[in-house]
Amino acid sequence: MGKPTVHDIAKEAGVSLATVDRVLNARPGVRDKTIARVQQAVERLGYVRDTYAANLARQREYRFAFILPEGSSQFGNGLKAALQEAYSHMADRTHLNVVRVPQNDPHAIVRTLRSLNTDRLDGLALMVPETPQVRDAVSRLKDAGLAIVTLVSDLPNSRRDFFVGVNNVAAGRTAGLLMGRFVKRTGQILVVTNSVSSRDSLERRLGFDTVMTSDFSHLTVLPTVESHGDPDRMARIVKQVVAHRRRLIGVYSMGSGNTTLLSALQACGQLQDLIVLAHELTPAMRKALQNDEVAAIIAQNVGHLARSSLRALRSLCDGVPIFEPQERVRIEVVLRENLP
Amino acid sequence: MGKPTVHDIAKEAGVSLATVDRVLNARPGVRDKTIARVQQAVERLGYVRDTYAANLARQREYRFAFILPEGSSQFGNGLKAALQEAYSHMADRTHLNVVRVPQNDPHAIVRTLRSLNTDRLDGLALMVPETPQVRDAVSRLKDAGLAIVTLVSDLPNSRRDFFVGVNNVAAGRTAGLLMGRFVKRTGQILVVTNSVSSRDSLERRLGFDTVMTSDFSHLTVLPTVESHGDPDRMARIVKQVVAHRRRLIGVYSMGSGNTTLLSALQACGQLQDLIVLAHELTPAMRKALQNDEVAAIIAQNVGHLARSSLRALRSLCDGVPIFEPQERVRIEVVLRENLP
DNA sequence: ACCCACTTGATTGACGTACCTCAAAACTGG
DNA sequence: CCAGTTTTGAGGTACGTCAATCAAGTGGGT
Repeated sequence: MGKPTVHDIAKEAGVSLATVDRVLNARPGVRDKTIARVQQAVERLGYVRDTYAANLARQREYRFAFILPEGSSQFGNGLKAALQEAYSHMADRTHLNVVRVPQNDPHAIVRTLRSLNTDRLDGLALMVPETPQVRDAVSRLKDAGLAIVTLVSDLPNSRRDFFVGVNNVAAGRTAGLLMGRFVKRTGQILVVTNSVSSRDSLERRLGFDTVMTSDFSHLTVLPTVESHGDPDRMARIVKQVVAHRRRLIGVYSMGSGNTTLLSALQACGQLQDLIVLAHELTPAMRKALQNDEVAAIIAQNVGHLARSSLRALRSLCDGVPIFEPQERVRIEVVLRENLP
Repeated sequence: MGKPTVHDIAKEAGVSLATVDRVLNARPGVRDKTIARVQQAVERLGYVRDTYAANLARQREYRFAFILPEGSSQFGNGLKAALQEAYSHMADRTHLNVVRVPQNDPHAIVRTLRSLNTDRLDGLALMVPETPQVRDAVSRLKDAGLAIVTLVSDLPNSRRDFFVGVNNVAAGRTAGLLMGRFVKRTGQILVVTNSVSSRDSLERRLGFDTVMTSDFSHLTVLPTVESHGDPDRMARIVKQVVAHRRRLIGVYSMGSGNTTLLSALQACGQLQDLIVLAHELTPAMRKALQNDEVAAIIAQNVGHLARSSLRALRSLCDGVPIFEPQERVRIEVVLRENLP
């Protein structure tokens, strides 16, 4: 016995194929009583619509846009590459449009969101900092009928349908636990980031501090210092801290700009006995792990992010439930020995 | 412009649809010259067969069997559950048959493999210890035309098509690195397993030792002790070691039976300042992580294993390339704070 | 009893592919 | 150049679903 088809449903419900079709596709012109009869037949036979046959008949096309951070961000580049790769493999009837906007320009982001032609789009994935304007723009796009998933950085109080990414508080807690377990003596820990205003940084810091104070209170965590994406500023700060804090034992980098941080530390000759933790497995960090300059990277797999967001958008457009276990992105601890 | 179809190929090659079909499905009765012409047209247009439409027309059914370890193995149970879950979601036209055999009975495994009706099976996934007899059985099944993937534990010199699982040497190296970084003082490390004869244990031990000798030579790694799946034996061994070695600082458990190990350690009152590392995230290990009885778990995601093996089997049956980045299972480091 | 709106059935033609048949065309050897 | 064989073309049916059309049926209001 194969899977039941619409024909089986029609027979079981004692109605015609046309009526089954009207019910299944929520077309008008069917009595409530008949609708119920068909639905009961669906239940009884355990019918599930063959999505591929349906898409084939319907000539379905998925048109998705991705909004990713622009420019120097290694992570953004990696994500885009992963997206292209995933797309090239899972691209039955889907059209992809990747737009990159500067993360630090909220205005540009909103402008981009507004400029999207919602008639030519079925779904949108976006990785952008959280602002009220962005939330509004998302709301407008949702009204236009788009499926919307947030990527990496969530917009919790927006009308997005799904979030693909990790819990950044937990990621920060993971960093805290690793730091506490890795350092061999007591001392001070430097925390750096690009900008504390981005949601991921805030959440990571929160998680990091929670674990440090509750489990490793003998260690001192210094206030977050911001580089604002400026290499010179980063170098200056690191120099200052190294000069003033002679008991520096660890550095936790919450955002991007890790390459800059590393070279600044190298310049100070401080890398040997320092525990350095950072986020996201860029090519530079991969190398740093291999050279033992970085103890561990807390990462999320960009390939996974790409595939999950594509699958989630498709499920949303098809109106089928998202297979959550598959789309749950894990907080990966990457060491020299388990580099993927 | 949509994707090219068989019709486009026919037009481009200047042949009929029937001929295109004969070429694409390797049916006889086509001149070499014509075959080449069609293939060139395929190349030029970048035609890719729509697998779903093809399966629809062909009434394709995938019939897969999974051979998993039997019995007490928590990991086996978890994998089976994950398989059922993945199956319930990805089960268009596929039939699944999960068979469980005792891992420590090579004869039973071979008997099971021989008893498979190859006429009613398209693919096979197996997680079994490596023996020459198993390799032979795999060879026989391959001759019968089955797609074969190994799961978790590879059969490197067999005729399997694909391996879904982690590099166990690297997993052992990861454990070694974690152990070296986690312990705060010098001392001795106990390594336990069920049975050193299984391939994963051997490889993990190899990786562990490599890292310990090259990077942490100040630590002493004791010879592997085997429990042979016997809780009493495990308890006795742990008691002995704890009594004799007063500088015990860490325990590395390479196989299953972690619950037994933990209760034995607890009974000796030795859990507080001991770094315990183990493999596979079973419910018991999840709890042990939360209670800080275990410092880290080196794991592979069972959901990923399940989905990847199903997808790999399908790709093999369809004769399409496996999407490797998606099926590469990662060595996960699971801590209290990044528990999935 | 009649009209009209609503509901249902029957039928058809896609979608991209597989697989089958029958006949026509193109080659081959002698 | 013929007979025989091989190769090719044209066409049909099917898979499970969508979408549309048209005819026929139902019932209520007046």
